[in-house]
Amino acid sequence: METFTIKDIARELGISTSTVSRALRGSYEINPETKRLVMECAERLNYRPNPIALSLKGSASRAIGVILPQIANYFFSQAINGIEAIAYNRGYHVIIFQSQESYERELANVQQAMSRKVDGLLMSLSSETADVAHLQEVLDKNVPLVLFDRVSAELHVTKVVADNFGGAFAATEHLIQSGRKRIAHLTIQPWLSITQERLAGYRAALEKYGLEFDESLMRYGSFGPDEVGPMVDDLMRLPSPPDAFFTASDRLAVGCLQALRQRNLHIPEDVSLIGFTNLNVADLLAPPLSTVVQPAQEIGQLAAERLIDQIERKHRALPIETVKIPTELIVRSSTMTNSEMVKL
Amino acid sequence: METFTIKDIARELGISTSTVSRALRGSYEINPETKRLVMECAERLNYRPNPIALSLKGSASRAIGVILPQIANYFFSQAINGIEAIAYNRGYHVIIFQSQESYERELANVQQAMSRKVDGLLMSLSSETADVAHLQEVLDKNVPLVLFDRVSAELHVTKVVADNFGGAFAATEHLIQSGRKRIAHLTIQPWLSITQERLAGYRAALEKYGLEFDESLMRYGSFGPDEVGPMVDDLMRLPSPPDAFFTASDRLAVGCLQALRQRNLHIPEDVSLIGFTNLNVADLLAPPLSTVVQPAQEIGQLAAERLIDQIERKHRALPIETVKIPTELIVRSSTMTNSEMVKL
DNA sequence: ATAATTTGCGCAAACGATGTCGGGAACGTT
DNA sequence: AACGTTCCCGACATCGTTTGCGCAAATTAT
Repeated sequence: METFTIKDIARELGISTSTVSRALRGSYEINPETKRLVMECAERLNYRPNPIALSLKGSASRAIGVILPQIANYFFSQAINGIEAIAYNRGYHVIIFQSQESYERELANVQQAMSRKVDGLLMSLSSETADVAHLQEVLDKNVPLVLFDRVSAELHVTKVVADNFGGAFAATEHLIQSGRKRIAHLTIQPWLSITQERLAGYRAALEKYGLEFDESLMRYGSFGPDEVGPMVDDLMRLPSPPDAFFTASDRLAVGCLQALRQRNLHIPEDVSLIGFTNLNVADLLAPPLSTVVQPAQEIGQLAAERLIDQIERKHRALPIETVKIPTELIVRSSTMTNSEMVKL
Repeated sequence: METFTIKDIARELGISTSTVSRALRGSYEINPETKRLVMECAERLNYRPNPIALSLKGSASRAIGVILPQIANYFFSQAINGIEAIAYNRGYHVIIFQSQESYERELANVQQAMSRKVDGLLMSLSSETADVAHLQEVLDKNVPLVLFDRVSAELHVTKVVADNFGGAFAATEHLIQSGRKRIAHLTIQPWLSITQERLAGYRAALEKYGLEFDESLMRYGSFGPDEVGPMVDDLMRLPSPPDAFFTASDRLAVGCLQALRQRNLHIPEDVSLIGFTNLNVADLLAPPLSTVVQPAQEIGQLAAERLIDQIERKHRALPIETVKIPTELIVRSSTMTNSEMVKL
């Protein structure tokens, strides 16, 4: 089935394209009979308006752009699912871009999205992104923008994030309550909002229980698969080595687990391990991994909803706000105490 | 920075838009000096051609569409990475659509992609897709199409697939050689090419070792998270229950592992388990999972390369072929023999 | 010196749809 | 009968870009 245009309908019915156009949308000044004819003909020809032409004219493209660090990441792929679900049943299409954690690519992605005339933009910042001028430009062009997960404090926009402070606090508190005293914190780039919030939660829990914050137990970075091992070695060589690891991301949790196992460090006998992760196989790992779960799908859904609300009610500005979603601490074997282990 | 058009350059230089257009794409009939001026001006204004307008004109959009069942799947998200990598450094953008395993949505995705004037389409079929007329239409419109992983025999197009037969054969042979005789095969929808090929590999291995193919050990379907358990129960109640499970997908492998553990069936003492999976934590599971690995990223890369080759050399048709990529059998604890277990 | 060719560039149409403007027909009003 | 309204609808410009055609000036050939 070929693709018909408004012209085909016009020719078929012997009327002008303008009439067809108006009949098809704003019904205001068109003879009902004519309208019926047009509708019927459009139906018959299976007419679909050309989104490209619509975009050129500057009207809504009914597409939203999603720019995030990478898809091959449990958290983000689940978030995309949430976004897609909402977008789909509100009649929007989703165009996904990966920044691959590169500022340069993020920039290119934003430009692409803008020139493809998306109606709005949903973003989670790349880890390289320190400057957000490119996003300010988006706002200046009056294109709705919603940030999720990796957000920037410098932008006055709606944000949807997990309760990172609360999650980190709960995880750290749990470790402390299970008898750990030297808790290493492996985390990502220090300038990211989520990093700072999680660090704050970690420190707050330490403080609550009168434990000193020890800088030497912290490690920041974007760890590749082979970098976690050396870091663990480094930490374990400390005069007073850690008895627990709290990691701030999916990849770190898995990398850390792997590194600890390779080094014959037993979990949780030698060290505890807990991570922020959305890994759906966390309970099938050896040992089952305690985690702080962020509801990724829900975050995606909420972000998409806010964005589309903004798109559709562009006139009266919707309130800017930061939506914080609770995280959930799930305790599994990787953070058991030795006495708990014995009972098994 | 606002967005400038070819007109702005024309006005700036006091020449016509045609000249600017031709200068920009290096047409022969333009004064080198003028060309230089235009180039310089475009550079200065940070001119970017409007992809929408280009698409409207029918020329290349330098975007390729990717339609696949779902992103939140280890195999597909890795494949996307491969696709993106190639596309990016050949100057193409990738627009991703998820069919969510629904034929209807796949159809809508194809239409969307076409109306967004992608230069080519990369697809892996939804599990509901039995009829491929919508793809034949794509071909009829002369839009390059490359299928990967889930392909259809009815379409005469380039396909990139893993060696499903070989992988299934190797997995089954390995199970047999480790002493298993009643090998259950849990697989996906029967009409998919990959299902058939894997089944064929499984049967071939059985035959080679003189084992009878037993229909009652087979299970087809799209198993939700809670459906694998009952199926396992069902199988284990057989008069002669399976002593090994060979699963055909990521999700099935994990679901099966979970179900077996919940039922206190020990792996590999009670039953062996091996799966087709791209799970990158397979060796961290309990027990470490033997798998047939399909090089997902490589599949994505090859598919993207073939597609872009086709796009760029549209005139002389490139040969249609099916690229088969070897799979790799990785043996871990989940398929050990009891004697091997003892040695540990 | 004149004719023929080449060179460099502009005009206008086209892609598909929308929207502004204005005009013809049919009606009602004095 | 002349005018004002209303109702429908078409011509045309527009979005940003490419492209066929044509035209003037510059160059070459005769």
